[in-house]
Amino acid sequence: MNEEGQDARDATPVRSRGGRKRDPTRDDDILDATLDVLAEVGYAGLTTDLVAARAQAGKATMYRRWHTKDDLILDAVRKMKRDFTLPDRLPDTGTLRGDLVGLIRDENLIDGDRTLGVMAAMTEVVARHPGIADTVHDIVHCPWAAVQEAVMRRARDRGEIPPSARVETVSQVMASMAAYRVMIQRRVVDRPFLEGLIDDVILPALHADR
Amino acid sequence: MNEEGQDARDATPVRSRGGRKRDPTRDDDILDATLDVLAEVGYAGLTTDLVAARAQAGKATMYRRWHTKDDLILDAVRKMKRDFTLPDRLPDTGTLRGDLVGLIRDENLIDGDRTLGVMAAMTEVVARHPGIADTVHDIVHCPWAAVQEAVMRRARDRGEIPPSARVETVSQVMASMAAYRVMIQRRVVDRPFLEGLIDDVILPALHADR
DNA sequence: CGGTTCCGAAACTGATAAGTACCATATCGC
DNA sequence: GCGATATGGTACTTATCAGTTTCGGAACCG
Repeated sequence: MNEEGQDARDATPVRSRGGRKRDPTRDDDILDATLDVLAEVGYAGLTTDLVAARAQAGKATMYRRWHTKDDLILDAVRKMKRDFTLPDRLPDTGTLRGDLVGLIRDENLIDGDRTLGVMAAMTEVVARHPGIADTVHDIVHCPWAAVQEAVMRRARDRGEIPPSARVETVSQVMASMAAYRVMIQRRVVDRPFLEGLIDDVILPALHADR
Repeated sequence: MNEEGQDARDATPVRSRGGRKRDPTRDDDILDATLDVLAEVGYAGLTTDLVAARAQAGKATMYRRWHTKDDLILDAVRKMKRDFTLPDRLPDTGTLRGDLVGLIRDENLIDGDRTLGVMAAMTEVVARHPGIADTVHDIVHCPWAAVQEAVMRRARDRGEIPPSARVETVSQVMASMAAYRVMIQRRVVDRPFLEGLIDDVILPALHADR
């Protein structure tokens, strides 16, 4: 697991004396521009000049905050991750299906051009930097599998599904297939797809009595 | 679907007259070297000099056959695809589990450093060239899902699984989760993993009576 | 004010790598 | 043999781009 909220952005360094203050709003502008460019031309196509132009920022302004291009991109990915929030509290509808459907929130669907593009670019990042793969896996995949496993385990405890259900394995299905769908198939991850997964694969697999 | 056997390799051009013949064995040597380099340093790290050195070939020899670096790489990927063969005939063991397990062949496991590396590099290629994603999907994913769907459908016809089983959806599970596992999680796709998938997800999902 | 640090913009530097040109040599058809 | 085209090797050209520097100006602090 990865520490929450860490980023590669330089904290304002040792201020010997006064001087113009760093404009904190430029940080977000630059990160947003980075995500835009990432979605449009991908990781390989992204250049610092492109980002600077998009953000109407000087490159010095960027390099004052992030020492390398990769620092910038990783921070941008972390920023985007904050939009993919998990529910602060697990849904508790009384039925497993209700809980699983309740986990799907509009913010987490991947059906816009930009989100789709950024996710595709993330595939490149992951492929290029194996170390990053772990981070992305930790911040995107693991939490999802974890909450699903939680609601499944609860359903097993209250007897809704048999004790033989392989919760540990089945809880990986949705995150895996959603990732595959967006990264390789490049198709949207919308409500019908996810609910179809729940009804046609996950619930039948868990309900099977062996 | 993609036409079988097409490649970007230049056919020997208009032979006005005699001259030394092109050595066809260099084609495979160079493609093999390309896959080696791809597995070791990935798509972004691959340079034509690296490939030439590995193949003990001159760059002119390479560029005489492939006009661009991407042509070469795409051809190498196509060559590798030929190793991932499907069984020429569907297994028919009498049980669904037997058939599914019978589809797993040693050549299709992804548990070597080289295969793992090439698959990771393919992720980069796919991310960079969306058009290629379709090709990879067509030649790798679709055939697998298709043969699985075939054996599942047969099991449904003979009453081994209920008619309500969502064969179309479940047949995608194995290919998706295997691809996700190797590309994102970078873990081996070996027999225990695939059989676990069959026993813990696929068969329970298909056997569930609804 | 004045020193300091910021800002956007643009020019510059240095490294990397695709693709080409050329070499000496080898092998083909005639 | 002879011309044509192949081979591995190397040097070259050219473009791109990360990262640095410079510049005119703006904002902060005392």
